[in-house]
Amino acid sequence: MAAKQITSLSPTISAAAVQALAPLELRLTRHRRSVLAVLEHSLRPLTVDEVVVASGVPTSTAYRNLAELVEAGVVVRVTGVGGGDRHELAEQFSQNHHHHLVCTDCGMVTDFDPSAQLEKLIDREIDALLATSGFEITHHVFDVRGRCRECNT
Amino acid sequence: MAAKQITSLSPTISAAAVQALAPLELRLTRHRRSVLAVLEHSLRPLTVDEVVVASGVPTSTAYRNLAELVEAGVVVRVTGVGGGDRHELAEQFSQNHHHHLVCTDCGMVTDFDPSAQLEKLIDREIDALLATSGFEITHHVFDVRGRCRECNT
DNA sequence: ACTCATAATGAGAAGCATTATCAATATTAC
DNA sequence: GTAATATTGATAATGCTTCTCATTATGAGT
Repeated sequence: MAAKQITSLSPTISAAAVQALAPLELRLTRHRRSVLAVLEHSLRPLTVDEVVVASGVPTSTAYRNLAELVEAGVVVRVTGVGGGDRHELAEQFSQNHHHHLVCTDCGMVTDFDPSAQLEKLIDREIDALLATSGFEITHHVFDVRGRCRECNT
Repeated sequence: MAAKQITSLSPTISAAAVQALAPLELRLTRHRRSVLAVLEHSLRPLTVDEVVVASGVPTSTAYRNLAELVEAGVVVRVTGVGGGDRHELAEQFSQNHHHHLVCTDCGMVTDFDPSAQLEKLIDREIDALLATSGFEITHHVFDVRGRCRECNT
């Protein structure tokens, strides 16, 4: 009997995940595969509950797996607006740098692509911060917030 | 006996807060004053607990007042990294547009000023989004994340 | 294939930040 | 001063997240 898996995990991401999990002595199990598959095919960051529903993975396992995948750097947590944190594939795995459009009313998060010009300037700004702040900077977050079409009626 | 108030709320912010609270039929009470005073004098967004400790306002009242002040647009919630949301005066009241440097390890958030050039480009990017997304955009968030000096040892 | 060591699972318990409740108190308008 | 309304604050309730631990699955070595 074939596994009832609607979405499948791409071989590229699968291989990369195995590499990232190995140092932590974590395996790419069936559940972790399902979680990643769901995230791979989503156009926006998902809450834990959305992942649970879409993947069929039990809640406690989903929480644990998501935390481990974040630890391994395969997944990143996106802090939204209420209703719990959201998760998406890390950019190095999804191969697409983007930013978030957040509805402050319903909490919905959608992705959008930044302009190359903006990205270049952001990089320069970050270089300046590196020099002055003493921070070891890992990444940046550029979110645009407002009310989505539905909440705007 | 004088009130044991270490910090005081500036008349400007006080008047503006009264204006913002009025439409909601909320008054600028002693507690709400203390909360705002604490936020006014902070160099970074504060967690509810930090506000409670610094202001002496009871926890339940602090939660309620903070929510009301956010509703009134006097305070904004800054979603950080664990340890609960943080709060700071809305920019129109603090008169100083800034962004956040977030430590992903300890959750500490500090403010930094953006370059004028970056801001100009961000505004242009937002104009483009307005046209295509159907969102009513209210503001943007540009956070830089990494590990602070202390956590980096 | 068998066995052992270790990782993973999952249902429920526990933890903790936040929100709701509601009787008591303070404030404002008249 | 009195009535109407807003505010307070201790506590209960909620809900997301993490922890626990007995059970199950996996992989290595023989």
